[in-house]
Amino acid sequence: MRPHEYHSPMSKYPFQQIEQTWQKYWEENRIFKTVEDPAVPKEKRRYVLDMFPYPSGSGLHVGHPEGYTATDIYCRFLRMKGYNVLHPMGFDSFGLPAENYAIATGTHPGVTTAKNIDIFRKQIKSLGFSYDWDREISTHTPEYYHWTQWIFLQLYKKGLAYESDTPINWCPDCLTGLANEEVNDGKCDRCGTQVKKKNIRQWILKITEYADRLLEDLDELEWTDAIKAMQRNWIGRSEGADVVFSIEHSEESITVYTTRPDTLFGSTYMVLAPEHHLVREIVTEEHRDAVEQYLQQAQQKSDLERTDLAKEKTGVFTGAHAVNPVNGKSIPIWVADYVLISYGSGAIMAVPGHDQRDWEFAKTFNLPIVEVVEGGNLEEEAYIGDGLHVNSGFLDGLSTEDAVESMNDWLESKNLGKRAVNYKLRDWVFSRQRYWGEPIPLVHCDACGIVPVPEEELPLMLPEVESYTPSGTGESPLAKIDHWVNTSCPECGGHAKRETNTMPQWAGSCWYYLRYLDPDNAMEFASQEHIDYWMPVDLYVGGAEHAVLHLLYARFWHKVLYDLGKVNSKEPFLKLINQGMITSFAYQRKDKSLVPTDEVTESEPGVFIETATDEELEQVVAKMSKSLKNVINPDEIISSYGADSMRMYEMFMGPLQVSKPWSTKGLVGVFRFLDRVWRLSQRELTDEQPPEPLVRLLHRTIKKVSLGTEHLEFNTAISQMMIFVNELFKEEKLYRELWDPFVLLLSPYAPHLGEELHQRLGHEHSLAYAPWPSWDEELTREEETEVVFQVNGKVRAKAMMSAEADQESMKQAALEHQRIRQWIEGKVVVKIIAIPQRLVNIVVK
RNA sequence: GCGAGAGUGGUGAAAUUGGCAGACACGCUAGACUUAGGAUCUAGUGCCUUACGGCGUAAGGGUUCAAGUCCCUUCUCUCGCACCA
Repeated sequence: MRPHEYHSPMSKYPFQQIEQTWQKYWEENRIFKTVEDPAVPKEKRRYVLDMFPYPSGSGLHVGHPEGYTATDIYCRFLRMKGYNVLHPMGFDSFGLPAENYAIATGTHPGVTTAKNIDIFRKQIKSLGFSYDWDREISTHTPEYYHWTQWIFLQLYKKGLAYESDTPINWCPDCLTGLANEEVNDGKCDRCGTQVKKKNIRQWILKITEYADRLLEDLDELEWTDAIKAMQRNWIGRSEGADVVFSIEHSEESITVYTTRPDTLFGSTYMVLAPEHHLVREIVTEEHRDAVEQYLQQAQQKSDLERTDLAKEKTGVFTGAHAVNPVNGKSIPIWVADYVLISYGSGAIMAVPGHDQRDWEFAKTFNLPIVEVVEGGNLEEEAYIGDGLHVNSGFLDGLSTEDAVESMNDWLESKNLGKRAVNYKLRDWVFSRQRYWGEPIPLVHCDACGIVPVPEEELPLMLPEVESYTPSGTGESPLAKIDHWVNTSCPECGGHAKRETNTMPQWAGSCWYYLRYLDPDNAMEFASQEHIDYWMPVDLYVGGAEHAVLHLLYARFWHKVLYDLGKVNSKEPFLKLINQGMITSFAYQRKDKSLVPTDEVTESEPGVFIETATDEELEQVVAKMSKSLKNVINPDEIISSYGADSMRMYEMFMGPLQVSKPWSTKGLVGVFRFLDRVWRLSQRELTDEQPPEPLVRLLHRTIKKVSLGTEHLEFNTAISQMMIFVNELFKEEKLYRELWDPFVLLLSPYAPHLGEELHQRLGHEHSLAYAPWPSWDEELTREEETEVVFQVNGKVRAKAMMSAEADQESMKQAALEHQRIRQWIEGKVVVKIIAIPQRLVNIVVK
């Protein structure tokens, strides 16, 4: 490496040259290439993963670098601590936007995607992240989706994939089916269009078979309680009992699921969901018309409408009756859409006394309400709480917990029911009627039925099409390519048709962390050696928007692979951190409407007015949006202030996990700090022994930065570096003994400047693997500390005292202090508390 | 409604987990300096008060010698779920 000189003004450090130089150096010398060195023991290996981006046409936004910077700092720190670190990056490159663009313009999604990936890669590289780019992957390449298809076949062969015609969430705009998780407020997660119910043949994955394990194994993960709670919520496990009710004048029976079998004596009617298969069978002639009409109405309503109308309970009597198994009473069977076909058995025993929904329904339709648990006022509302059972035969006098047990035993002994567990989690609609996704490697044979494409024929390539528009029948564009669709059966050789559905975008991201381990392997998705070397992921950082979808799906696939003996851990991601969103300031009128940033003037500090009307506005925090004109473009920030400032500012803003508003003024503060570091570096370097207070400060700084970096508390680590630099700046000279370690501390945060300063100190090699400075605990302790003297908890004086001072001498010093004596004069000292190195509190009366 | 989390200066935020509230940074004020820059340097900056001092971490109450931190009540905001039987 050759030393070089920059010709630049005294201030303004030449970040552009520095950043270019070192990015080139890292790339050309493959500084961050990672190899599986068996000599490195397991405990000295770390796999640090970022959620890979979808390469959208709008490029990187300021949110991306936040998590990426955090992991980069952490990885650089770990390398300097002697760890072998795997830190890869890639692209989640199948997805709807490129396909919609193709429909609009005719441009092949592969072309758009490749272009966007190039832009993303360039932007990511411009931030100086230490990824091992030799491991880059993109999910849309055949080399990658070969193994996505292979994993799908394993799921299929394990019986975890099935075809179904049951009604699914259909997005009329995306022209595709959606999983429950992809529907928000009855609207498509992607495009916001109202989702409809539609029957279309779909491939479904049996994620529910793993519900219990997905729930239980959360316990051993180092994830935040919030994310764990969301996943638990989504899985929604509940314990109860299935109870069988016989139907009068019928061979059929109705099974219901209840979490409150103890209230069975209070069940005065039953309700079936409109979609329940027995509705049309049991309805009496007299009620058939009314019921049919109700079913029609229910079918036309979307889920959103059905839940929107939650306040008013609707329903209709079928004319049929069931027998309450516990007391033999005849109870009417109703149909109502407040009962969901997708939960439990799609039928309930209604206990209006102790379930608010049933209570409201009973009030609406004048059905009897019977109290079976004491404690509430059933005239007012249902009583959900615990209490002694009444009107309940053998349960009378028992509390809820005992009554549940007792009833369950009774039901099981009479063969009328059994203990049961239910989940809110539904199976995963896995097929999409779209082009730009992995083809599902199955064929439909006239003779053999569904036959998997032989593994040795994978990847099943995505064919070229003339039109990207989904076919009118709701099938994918692939259905229109006869020569691709028509094939021969791998088993019998007879005529067969290919599956034309493709996989959802989640498929590729379900296992990408495994492909990084061995990205060029043509024989298997990753070799066992590499999996054993690195897995599981030690730290996974990404946005909280994937709290349910991606993380649940990836965990599911991982568990399947674990059961197949293909991976070595039950869970893929040990520790998960969700970075907060980077928001922006926005300005709000009194009526709460927002004003675009370019229409706002700051009339005086902290006072904002709408330029056109002079109306005073309130500064609020909002998401960045094009309409508010408060979107920050990272490219512009990097070209004006440099990548090091960008990185460091995003870490300085506040804790990684919380959302925080962008302020370019705040960024300038960090830029000034780096500029100051640069100017400091140009002072005369001396090998003289630095003053002791500065040595002590250095050691405190090393400690603070080391611990802060290790715990991802970057903001306070940075302030400590600022404190250190502010002190150094007061000195005439630059002490090598202080400067050399400081440059190392700074380098994970501002790696370009770090390398530059390291080189200028005369070091020949990159500091990427230079040993991280250590601190002397003795030197981090203050010899003298300021001790506060309080009287009745109020600070009245302060004094410097030896850190060694014991409680007795502290008390003595406080009592002798002149100002304290004034405060306690004429009063009775009741008690004195002394906390070494902190305070003395004298309690007087 | 249920679940999770959060409320600290004009702003972003600190606070060794019960021990000086506001570190660090932005902004602002005053001054210095200059090769007029996105400068830089020095000092000041929670609120009230001439001062002594008083008040202050969403609001109210409590525990404690001592509370931003622990407990109770209330309010507000953010996120997730939403008739889940």
